[in-house]
Amino acid sequence: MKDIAEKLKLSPTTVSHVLTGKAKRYRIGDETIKRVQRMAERMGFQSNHLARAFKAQKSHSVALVVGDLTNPFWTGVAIGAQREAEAHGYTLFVCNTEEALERERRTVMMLQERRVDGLILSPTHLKEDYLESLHKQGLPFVLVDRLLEDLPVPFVLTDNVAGAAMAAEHLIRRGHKRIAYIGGPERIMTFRDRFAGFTKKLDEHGLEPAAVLTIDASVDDAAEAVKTLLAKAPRPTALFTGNIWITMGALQAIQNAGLSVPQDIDIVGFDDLPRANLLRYPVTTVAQEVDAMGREAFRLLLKVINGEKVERGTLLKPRLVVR
Amino acid sequence: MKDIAEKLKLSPTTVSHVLTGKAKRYRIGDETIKRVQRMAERMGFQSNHLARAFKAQKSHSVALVVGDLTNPFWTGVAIGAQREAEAHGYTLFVCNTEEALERERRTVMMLQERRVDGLILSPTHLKEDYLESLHKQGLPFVLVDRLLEDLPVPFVLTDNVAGAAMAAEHLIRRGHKRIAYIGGPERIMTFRDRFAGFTKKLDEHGLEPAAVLTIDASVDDAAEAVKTLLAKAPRPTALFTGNIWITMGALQAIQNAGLSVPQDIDIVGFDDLPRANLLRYPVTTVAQEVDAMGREAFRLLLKVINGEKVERGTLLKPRLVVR
DNA sequence: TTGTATGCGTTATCAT
DNA sequence: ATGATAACGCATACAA
Repeated sequence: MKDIAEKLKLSPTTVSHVLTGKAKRYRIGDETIKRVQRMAERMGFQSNHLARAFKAQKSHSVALVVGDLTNPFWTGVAIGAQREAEAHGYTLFVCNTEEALERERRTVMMLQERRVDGLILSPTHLKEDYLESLHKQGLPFVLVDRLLEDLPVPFVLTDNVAGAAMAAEHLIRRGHKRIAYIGGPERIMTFRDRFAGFTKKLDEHGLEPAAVLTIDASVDDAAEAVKTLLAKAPRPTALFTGNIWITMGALQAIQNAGLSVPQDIDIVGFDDLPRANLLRYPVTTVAQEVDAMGREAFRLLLKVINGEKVERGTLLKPRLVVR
Repeated sequence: MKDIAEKLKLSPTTVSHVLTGKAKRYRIGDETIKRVQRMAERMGFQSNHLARAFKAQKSHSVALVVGDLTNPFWTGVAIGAQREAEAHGYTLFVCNTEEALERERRTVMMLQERRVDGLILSPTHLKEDYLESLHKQGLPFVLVDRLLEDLPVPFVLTDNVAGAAMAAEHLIRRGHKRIAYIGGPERIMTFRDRFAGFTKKLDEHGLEPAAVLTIDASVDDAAEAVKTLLAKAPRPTALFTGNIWITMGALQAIQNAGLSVPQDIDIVGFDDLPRANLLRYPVTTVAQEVDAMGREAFRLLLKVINGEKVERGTLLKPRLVVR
């Protein structure tokens, strides 16, 4: 701006007025406006966002911090959030923590240092001191997919209890009595809720889970667990798997055991599988509205940033995809 | 810093000296150092990265701009780049352009405004004026997976010609004579190279492609194209598909036509398929080293940023995964 | 209609 | 061993 001002023998202020679109407000002459604009164009002026953000104490950027970018669920959420952010003139930075608490903490700190205007988080743990302090410090943030205990932070999540109940009901309707549950760690809210919804529905029908396996939500761990499960007698006739990786691991184990879906064993998994119809077996899933989740999360965050009143959170409805 | 200084009746300068770890250099007293550190701790001081970057004209952040975050190839590259960036104290921002030129341009501009220190790009088009100007302006950037025509920018890419040749050779060895090629737009370098490698290998064996289909690299377009292809007589006995989406679309079409792999038709696809063994059909693929690609891209970029001499680029070897 | 002065938080340079 | 000052690029209150 200084350079432009010098060339044009104007003050940087005038140039600023023009280039920030406040020319009219300051009654800058039409001629001056044009000259400034042309010169800015000619010199390839690019406003320094850093300086601007620094001055305004506002960076017009927010970040989405997720645990696993290789999970289609999260890439879906990321894309939804990004679209919404873009539509509101914000930039969304996507950060991957690989589900490690320490990395999550570091990432959030780093983002705070960078003075992002807000965060969309999916915390690894139910209760985290550093998040409490974040909240106290007043950094705007919202949660996706997972809640925090005892911390009134706006959230967007799928009704996991209902989703799991739908899954259970589907299996029960198909006549299954021995249904096993394989889910992730209890410290993660989604798994808690899915387990709760599952058992509740079984209970309504006077059934007990044929087995309850709580494992790390990785494909390999799931495959291992299900392998053991399949060897037991009597073998469960159906599985409910708690997330996409567990579903995949289970399919792997079933396939390795030379069994078949749904003849030998039936399976319903939480999270939809991309291109599920290319899989060897038909897998019914509980699908989440990923795009809507991302968009809604950003919308909530924007409200928090602008200091508007925000509803406590949004619950999205899951959808059973029967295959 | 000012607040800390006031509380301690010191100057901001001294506080800065301590908090940036330059205390020794400036011979700050041990007592003072401790007092400053304790106060910083107590007041929850967080250095303002924005101000710092502003002052230093260096943001210690870089961005990766890719077209399709739903593609496992790109998430793999992103994670590799992110790890390497983190290891060097940099932050990587991941930006998704959904393969739209206009969005790509906007994104890059935005990042430039934000004064990121460098970019890792995968341009939609072979030749782009705005990238030329970017280059002239001296913004450090490197390319992944795709090159630019006539612009000497460091790159990392898989040897696509060799990869495609491996695929063709594999099919030829299995006795196929009528092999069709289905690839993406010629304006994208990867597809050009893959086509070149494919035809070259066929040529060596005195064969001609049974068909050459150039389509949008989407699952649906591929399925449509392959559907038509399968209806032709004589039907090709094998397919070489140019990327992951095309492979998936082809599988879709094959399945819909009631055909089977490899009995009715054989297929080798570029890009590995995640959890390929869960698919209905065994699909041999040409796998790329995604993690290495991301890491190497960041390493190259860092060299450019630091003004070191940089090799012209890195060519990674593809790997045939026979299934 | 345009210009002057000031400050945002940090750090390098030079004093003291 | 510590402090004063200036500067980074921009936006704004206020002056002219």
